[in-house]
Amino acid sequence: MILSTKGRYGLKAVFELSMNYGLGPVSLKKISSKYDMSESYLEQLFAILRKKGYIETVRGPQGGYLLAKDPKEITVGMILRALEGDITTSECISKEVCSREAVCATRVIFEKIENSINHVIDNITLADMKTEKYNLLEENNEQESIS
Amino acid sequence: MILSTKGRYGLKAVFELSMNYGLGPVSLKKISSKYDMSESYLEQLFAILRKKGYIETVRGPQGGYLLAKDPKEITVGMILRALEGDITTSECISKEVCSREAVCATRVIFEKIENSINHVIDNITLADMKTEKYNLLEENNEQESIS
DNA sequence: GCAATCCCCAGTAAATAAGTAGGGTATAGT
DNA sequence: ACTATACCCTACTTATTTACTGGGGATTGC
Repeated sequence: MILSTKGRYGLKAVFELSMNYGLGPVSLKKISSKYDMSESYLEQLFAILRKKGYIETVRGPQGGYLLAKDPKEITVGMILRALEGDITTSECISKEVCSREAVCATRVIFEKIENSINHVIDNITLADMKTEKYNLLEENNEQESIS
Repeated sequence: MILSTKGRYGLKAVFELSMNYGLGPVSLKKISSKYDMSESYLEQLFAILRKKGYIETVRGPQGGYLLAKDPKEITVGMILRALEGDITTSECISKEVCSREAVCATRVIFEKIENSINHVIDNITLADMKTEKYNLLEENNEQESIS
């Protein structure tokens, strides 16, 4: 599995904040119960995202978390990288110096895989996900309240 | 990291076999020492690939491993999937039934990531890697013996 | 002032990754 | 036939990562 629960939970939770953008904070409890995640675990993920500047918090009753920027300005890649670290295939690319760098054919493959993933996640914003969601709803003739 | 050593070692080793396609078997010792991998560990990876029909063996002295098919007929995807299992992002797609399937916007993202990876690895054969390698060699004005 | 909420750090159980170890079987060359 | 070379197979092990759990502390709206 490419993504751990960090990335998967994190993206779902942030998307939830995105759906509530402009409508005030959403509490941890709401999100974690809606998606059946551990509250404390999700809290730790949000702490990471807060430090990176993607979300903000309001403490006290009726407090919670909210997106720090417009959903148009936050990409899926930003969230996934914050939580999972850089998407890499091989240390050969990111850290290690390959002993036969110039002739390493597998390195080329790994780079292609990485590039294709990065291309996908860097070109989808939270706003795009919202649009996509409504398209899905329409396709399935379903209804759901937004808040 | 997307790939474990299984996929990374395995692909490099199989590529080595591919470079020796038609020239007789290559021993485990040669490959593992060339790429600085554990011999016994690589042996286990080769056992998997043999059972899947991608490589064959010759026992006894001067024995070793060889590709079971033409490099044109083996894709990177075949090797990586044999060793790493299916490339998935989320259980939501592969196993679990998502409780809100129709409206799961993150699922769409995960599918896009998976599709882009699969597209890359299913469209590169070992023969392509070989070509790529010579291109790299040319670019760098380097020389290297093939066997 | 108190309950809801975020904040932060520490520990932990389970799974996975990445090997190690060691005995067995086949076979080419002598 | 012997022997060295090589693959074959199963089991064990160690380190790391994952996915939490727990608990005390700080804020703040009512």
